[in-house]
Amino acid sequence: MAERGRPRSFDRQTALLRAMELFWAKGFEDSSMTDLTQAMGIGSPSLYAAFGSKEALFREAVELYQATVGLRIWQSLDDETTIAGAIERFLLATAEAYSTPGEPPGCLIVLGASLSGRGDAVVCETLRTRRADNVARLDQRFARAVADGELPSDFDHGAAAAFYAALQHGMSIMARDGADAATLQAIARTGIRSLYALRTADAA
Amino acid sequence: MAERGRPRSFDRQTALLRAMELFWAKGFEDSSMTDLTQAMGIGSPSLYAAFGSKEALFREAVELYQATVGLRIWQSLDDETTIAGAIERFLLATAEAYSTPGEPPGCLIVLGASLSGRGDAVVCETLRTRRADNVARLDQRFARAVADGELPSDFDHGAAAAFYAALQHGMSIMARDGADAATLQAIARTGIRSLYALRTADAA
DNA sequence: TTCTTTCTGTGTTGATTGATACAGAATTAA
DNA sequence: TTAATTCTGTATCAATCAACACAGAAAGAA
Repeated sequence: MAERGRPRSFDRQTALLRAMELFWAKGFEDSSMTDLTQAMGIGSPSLYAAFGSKEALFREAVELYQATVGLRIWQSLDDETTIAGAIERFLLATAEAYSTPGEPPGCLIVLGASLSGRGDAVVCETLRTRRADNVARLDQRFARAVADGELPSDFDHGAAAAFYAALQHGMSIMARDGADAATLQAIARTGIRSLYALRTADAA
Repeated sequence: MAERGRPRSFDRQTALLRAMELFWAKGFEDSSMTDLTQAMGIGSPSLYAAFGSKEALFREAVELYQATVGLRIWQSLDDETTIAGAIERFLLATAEAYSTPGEPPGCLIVLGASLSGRGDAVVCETLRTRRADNVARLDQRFARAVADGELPSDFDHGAAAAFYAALQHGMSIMARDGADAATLQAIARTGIRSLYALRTADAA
């Protein structure tokens, strides 16, 4: 504990929350230092002293997002005992999280930085790694369902994971383009019904 | 025809093609005027004289993309007589276009500008409108299949259109994140098999 | 040739970006 | 009090951005 010196005049966690909301709404590149300091209610020297840099602040914001919004989406995946229940809750939680009133539409992990990878390399790689982790999490869940005997042994869990990851990523774009909650739910329910075709049919 | 005055020293269509490739690879915001003039082989006054502005150049590049790459993806949708054939060719053409060697991975319409909508408003709206057009095109194709008796009269063509649009958008992100051609094809084939569940099952 | 028109290359403009220098303010330790 | 430490506010830094001014070059028209 640093008790010496002038105490900080703002709450670090609250400022981080405001930064997360701004990054979520506008993305890393489009959130200027002016935007950030205004949203956080502090001067830029205070921001640098408390968080290090704009990039480090973004990484902390992403961690906060994962620990809060991300948890709402992903925790049910492993909790549900059946693969059908897991995918159902995963997709419906996604639809709900991407259209929550008062929150920016879509996902910070997908929309939070330029997908061209040319902006800040560290920022782009941070999000890309998170997305890859999510694909891996889906893959493990499908593999578990195969091991549990819920799905045939020749089930292509890698393809299913990529499929549902792509669907979720696309839902972010649809949400950001203005799709309402009902549309996102319709996409989710369509994705749920797809699973019934996947676990019975052979590869085309 | 303007025959008077000093003739242009570069081919306008070739320069536009180079600009399209750059925008496709790096997006609007991350393609600086320096990048553009180097890729196009001209000075910035020549660029402004020939295309008006960076934004106008981008809009022309998007039109060129739609007329070439977009055509490869979308023309089969209406040409195929069955809805199964149409969706199959649509998704497989998407997978192929998004992983063509020598071309940037993913789609210019999805990845070409900040999805936060805060960069250049006109540019973001241009792409958003194109994406909305694509959703409408899918919707019309599914509605046609209902009218043809291929799908039940209570089939939710709007949900199906949103579902496949989201899937295609997500494929762009997967491609940009490094997914190879085989993975994109696996996603496409999974999407094709989904259709078999959708045209028989009732809403959940 | 001479005039008019249009394009090209160099150089620059004002605005905005992320990041800091500096001095003063606020706290604890001695 | 006095010294040491840490934060805050102003003011500014160099770099980069898109866009353009200007003069010279290259063509047709007369």
